[in-house]
Amino acid sequence: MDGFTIGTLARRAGVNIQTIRYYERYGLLRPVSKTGSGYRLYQEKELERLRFIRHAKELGFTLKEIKGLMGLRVESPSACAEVMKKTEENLRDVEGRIERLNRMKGVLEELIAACRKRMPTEECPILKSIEKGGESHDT
Amino acid sequence: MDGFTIGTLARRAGVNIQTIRYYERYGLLRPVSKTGSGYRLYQEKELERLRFIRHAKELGFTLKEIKGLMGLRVESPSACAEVMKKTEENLRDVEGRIERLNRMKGVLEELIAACRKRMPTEECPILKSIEKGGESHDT
DNA sequence: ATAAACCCTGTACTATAGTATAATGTCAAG
DNA sequence: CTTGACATTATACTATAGTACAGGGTTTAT
Repeated sequence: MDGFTIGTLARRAGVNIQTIRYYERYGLLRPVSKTGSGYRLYQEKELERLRFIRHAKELGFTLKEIKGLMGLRVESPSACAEVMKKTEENLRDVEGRIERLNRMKGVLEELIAACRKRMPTEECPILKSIEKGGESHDT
Repeated sequence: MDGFTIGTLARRAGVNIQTIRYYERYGLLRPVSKTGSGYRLYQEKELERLRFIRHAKELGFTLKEIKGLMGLRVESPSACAEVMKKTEENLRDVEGRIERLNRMKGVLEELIAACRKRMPTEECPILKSIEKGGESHDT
C-alpha cells in the first residue's frame, strides 16, 4: 500500500535516479510520501506523471513548459485552450527549426555537388566557399 | 594596413565583444595580429569568417560543428576528399535532425487537430495523449 | 593633461538539463 | 552480525553558448 522507492521508479520509467531527484528539485515530481528513514515513496500516479514528463520532452517541450502544462492540468477549467496555445507555439518553433535545417541541407548539398564536379587542378570548392563566408547561395 | 580592433569587428558583425573573445577561446576566430599594447587587430577576412560563423549558427550548426568545418580550412589545404567527407557527415546529421523534427511536427499537428474538434465536455486531448505516451502515430 | 572611450585579462555568472561523487544511513539475506 | 544493495543529502561537475564585471592599461580628443 505504501508504494515503491526511487530506484524502482527509475527502472520502470527508464530514467536516471538523479534525474528524478532533479525533477523534484525543479518542482515537477514529488514523492507521495517518505518512509521513517526518509526514503521517497512513489505510486503508479507518479510513474504516469514521470512518463508524461518524458513524452512531453520528446515532443520538444522544455521542463519549464512542462511545468506550465502540469500546472494547467491540475487547476483551471479552461486548461485545454492554454495547452493548445503552448502546443501551437511549440509547433511553430519546430517548423522554424525544420526550415533552418533545410536551408542548411541545401547549402551542404551544393557544396558537395560542387566538390564532385571540380577539376582535379581546382581548389576545393567547399573551402573556397567557407572562406568567402557562405554567402554563395541565398538566405 | 594594420586592420581594426575588436569593437569595430563586433559592431560590423553585429555581435558582442565578449562573444568574439569567446570564439577565440573556443578556437574559432583569431586576430590577425596584436598591437604593441596587446589590442587585437582584425581584417576583412576575419569579419567574413565571423559572419560565416554567425550564418552557420543561424542555420543551426553548433560551434563544434562550425569548428569542424573551419578546421578544414586551416589544416590540409589540399585534402578535398577529407573536406567532402566531413561535409557529407554533416549533411547526414542534418537530415537526421530534420527527420526527427518532422516526426515531432506530425505529432504536434495531430494533437492540435484533435483539440480543435473535441467536444466542450471532453478532456483535453493533448494532455490525454501526452499521458498515454505519444505512441498514437507511428515512428 | 585629463576625461571619455576603448581595450586587456581573468574570473564568475546565466540558463538548460541533467550526471557524478562523497560521505553517510537503511534494509534484507545469509 | 556483517555484507551488499539500496537509499539519503549536499556538492560539484558536464556541455552549450554566451554575458557581466572587476581592475587595470591605452588611445584620442579637447
